[in-house]
Amino acid sequence: MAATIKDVARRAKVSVASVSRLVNGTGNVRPKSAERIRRAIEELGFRPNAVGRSLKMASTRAIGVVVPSISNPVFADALAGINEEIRAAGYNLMLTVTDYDAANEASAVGALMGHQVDGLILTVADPDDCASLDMLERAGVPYVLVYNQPGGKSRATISVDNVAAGGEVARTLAAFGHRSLGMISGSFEASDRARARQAGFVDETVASGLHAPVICEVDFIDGDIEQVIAGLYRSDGKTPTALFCSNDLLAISVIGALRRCNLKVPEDVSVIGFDGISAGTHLSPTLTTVVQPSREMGRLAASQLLGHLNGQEAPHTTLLPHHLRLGESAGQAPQPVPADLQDNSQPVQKRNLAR
Amino acid sequence: MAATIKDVARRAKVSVASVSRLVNGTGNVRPKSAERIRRAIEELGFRPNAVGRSLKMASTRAIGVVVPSISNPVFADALAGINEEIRAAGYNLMLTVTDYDAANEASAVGALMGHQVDGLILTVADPDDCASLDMLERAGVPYVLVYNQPGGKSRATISVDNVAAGGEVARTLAAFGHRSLGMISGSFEASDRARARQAGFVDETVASGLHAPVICEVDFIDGDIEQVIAGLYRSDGKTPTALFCSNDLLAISVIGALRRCNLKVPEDVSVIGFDGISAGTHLSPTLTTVVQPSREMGRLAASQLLGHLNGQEAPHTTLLPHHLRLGESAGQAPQPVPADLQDNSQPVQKRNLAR
DNA sequence: ATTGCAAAAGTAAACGTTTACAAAGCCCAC
DNA sequence: GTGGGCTTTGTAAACGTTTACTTTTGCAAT
Repeated sequence: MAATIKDVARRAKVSVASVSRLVNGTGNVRPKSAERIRRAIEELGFRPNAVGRSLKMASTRAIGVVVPSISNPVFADALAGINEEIRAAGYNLMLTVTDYDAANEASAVGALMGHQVDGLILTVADPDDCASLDMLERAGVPYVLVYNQPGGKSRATISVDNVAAGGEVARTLAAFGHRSLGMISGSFEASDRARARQAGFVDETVASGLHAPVICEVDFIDGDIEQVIAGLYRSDGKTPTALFCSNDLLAISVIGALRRCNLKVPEDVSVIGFDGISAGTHLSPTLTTVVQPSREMGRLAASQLLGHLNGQEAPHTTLLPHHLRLGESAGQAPQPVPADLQDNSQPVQKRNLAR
Repeated sequence: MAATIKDVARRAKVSVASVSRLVNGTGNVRPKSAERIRRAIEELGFRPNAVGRSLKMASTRAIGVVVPSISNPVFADALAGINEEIRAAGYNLMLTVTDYDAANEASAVGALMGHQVDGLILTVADPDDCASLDMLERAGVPYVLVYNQPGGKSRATISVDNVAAGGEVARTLAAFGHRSLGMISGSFEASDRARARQAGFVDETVASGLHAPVICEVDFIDGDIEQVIAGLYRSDGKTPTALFCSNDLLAISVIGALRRCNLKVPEDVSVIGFDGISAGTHLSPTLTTVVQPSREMGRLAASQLLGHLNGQEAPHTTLLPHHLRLGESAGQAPQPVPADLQDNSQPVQKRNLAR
């Protein structure tokens, strides 16, 4: 049905080679023939078949992208950056979203490799133990991670310093006078970011002279979160006056849950998120959060990858600067209950309600 | 570098045909050879090259998706639905986001056609006058629109009834006692949805016995919106006590702008959005909005397209049900200023600040 | 042992490109 | 008009598959 280069050649009375040369601007063709070819292309509505070309050229000019979610603006923003950069370079984007499922992750990477993408940009659950990355490595397919922060293996990645950022949150809350901190985190298994943020947060909490924070790992279901919050604040012991949430979406849910538990943010409890999604600035109270330059991270990942494909240096791990955006959701610690000021030291509790 | 079917054949001492037959489960192969082939595949890490296959099969098993934005959750959600459906069917997704730029739209569709995607799902600026859709039509590439609502030409599309929904918003506000309505809309040129919603809104406003609403078309820049709001409420005349925004993102910005102009939502001004993005329920005040089943719309678009590719009936226009989600951002009209009750009839004003 | 037949295996062409190489054409200087 | 050199053109072989068609094989019945 669709016209091929042969059809064009026949109609223009030249060889396919000449058509190819004209179309790709490689090699000269006499003006007279060029004109005939152009007309034939026009008349036939010829459009070069990228599949044929890819086969011969061993390059599809397509980049694979694998992210856990697209409804989380943090990934959507990075993707916007990737799209921008990649399209400017004339590449195409093959996207897969895994829904935080490791099996999907592997099959997605497999499919993308099968489609012969020239490189991949991905956020995986655990970059230190990841079948798909090993596959890529073995096959020699270039890739860059975004958001991930591998500990052991050296893998090119674009991220912020999650540990340092977690630490800053702890110090900020301590400076606000909070003495009892907590962290509500998404699945540690599905997110090395959450682990890193927690590590930094815990370390700096302790370094600030406070006892270790309560850590709650939650599923991403609103009811579930509400239960955790209710449980946390029903207990008689020393309950946290400030909560660090491993990401903004979670922080927003937590604020909702707190409100439904009749706790005021930030009067009773301060909440700090992570990511800096733009919705946070429209909330009331506005969200205090660690801002990552998501779109820029996507752009950078793409440009490093594309650069590498064009013979420049291989992608290398880059930590972009983050910053704490102060909003209304975090503030001074509430006045301590006068009756009981001394520290009735309570052990760290770890509640795990994830699956 | 990567092993091909020939390498496998050689190593397993069979012909490429047998390998192909085994891999695709088409045709029989003796258990003994099958075993040898499987081992060869394993040892070589062979993975069929989809480009070669696509060339021969004239099908890439890839679906192209073109959306104006990915940072708007409404598109992200639809995309999530598309991804889900498409991956379950073993297809891949080629994504382009156009940033609401018609030139990008055309080039994206061109690139996708060049890559020989089997079909496309897209949201375009104007489905009634769209070069890219005409191209697809001419080339016979199957496609489905999402969110668009073509007026003239018959084009398969999945959407809600934007006109009816706009009308409901008008009636709802009238029922709340509002007598002077306004609409803040994104670019009409870049969104047929906005036009349809406006049409329904205006018609029903008038049908409810009110005079025609003020219509403001705005650029998507926060400062710009603030200026429009300030301008609107600085004027001495009868200013709207309720604003319909053509989408939720815009509504959120408008609420922010109103707040900065010292107008209370909903006490002074009611605001209703469109889309039903989940962030709306976490806002304060929670957003009153027309909810579209975005994810389901994506799923449906994908399943109709895939069905068609597998020989079932062609995609057909489907209107999915929407509903008005009542939030706190819209409520009873404020008590009219007692001094001046009569209608000092003011003409419809149209402010256009878009580019 | 032959024969017949079904099942398995192999051969080679095709899909739409690009490009090395060879051939031809053009132009100019002599 | 001939030769030389440069530009333009054409031919054909890849790239990695699938599959129609042909050939071989295995096996059972005679």
